[in-house]
Amino acid sequence: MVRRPCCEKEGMNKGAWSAEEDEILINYVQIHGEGKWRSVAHNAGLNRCAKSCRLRWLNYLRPGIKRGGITKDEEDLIIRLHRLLGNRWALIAGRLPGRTDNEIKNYWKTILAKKCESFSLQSCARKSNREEEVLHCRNHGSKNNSDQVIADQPSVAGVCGIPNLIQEEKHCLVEKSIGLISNGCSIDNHGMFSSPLGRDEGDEGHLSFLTSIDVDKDFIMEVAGSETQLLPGNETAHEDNSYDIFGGFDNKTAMSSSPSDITSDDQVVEIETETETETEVMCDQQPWLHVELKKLASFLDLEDE
DNA sequence: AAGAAATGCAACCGCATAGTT
DNA sequence: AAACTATGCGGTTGCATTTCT
Repeated sequence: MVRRPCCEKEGMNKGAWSAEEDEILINYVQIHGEGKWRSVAHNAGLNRCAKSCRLRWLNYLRPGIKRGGITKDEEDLIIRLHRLLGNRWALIAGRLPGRTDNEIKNYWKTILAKKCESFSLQSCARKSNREEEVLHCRNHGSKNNSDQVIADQPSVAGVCGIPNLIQEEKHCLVEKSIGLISNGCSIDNHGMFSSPLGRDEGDEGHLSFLTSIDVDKDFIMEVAGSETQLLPGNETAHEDNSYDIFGGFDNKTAMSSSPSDITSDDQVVEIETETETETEVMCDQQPWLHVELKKLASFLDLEDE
């Protein structure tokens, strides 16, 4: 079946919108409301396709749209959300009132990607040094040093390329959410976790990673969409003892996969595969133990232990 | 001052998906 | 269940503006 185009393209206006067109669209939407963009385009007398009308309204004409001047706070939030969500611009924009996915996407590509790129280059140099140290330690039978190197630089795993850096942090965030949920915590309407043990000081501390990105319950559940996959009994370990929560956390699969789409190999966190800790040796016999310990550590903010 | 190159941003395009008939 | 429509999303393009030589 040949898909019909969203609108007739012949004779349609394209390119920049004029002030007159903007005015017509604003007036029409104010009277008739949003939606039914095809009829908007037709009835309002705009010689534009439905998509074009929708885009113009959502990105520029809609009330409450902020123009330019991304603040430092917003930039921080964008960076954090991008680490968590990847190129899910609409989701990110949803957390930034008055900002559009298009604007954030452009901002990321033009400004933040460059910043991250320069960061990445620095990190690459650091990783090279680290890899040499790890190799050296392995060759010389000492792993304490290599562990220390990694512990000192937790955020540079897989740095040559932002995706790997982002991936690890995503894993950390998602796993913390999942750990909390699976440990019986609930999330209130403000995105705050409440522990069945009550919200004591310890609870507050490890909630900051979520509250700091202004999440709400639906958002967390969305991010942690497949958390039930991580509950005990559903997992098997990789043969190489590495674990991966979303199978590489592809942007789309992480968010759109139904639980059945995720294989058991995809379900647990990839944890520093280059190090062979004693814990991992234990987990050769009990793979699930690794994940549970990791969750517990996350819950207690004791990941290094 | 003028042309070239780089940059930023608005808009377009194709695909995916939810909803409707 | 299949066909179709409407809408949303992310990637890409193209143009206007700015900066550099």
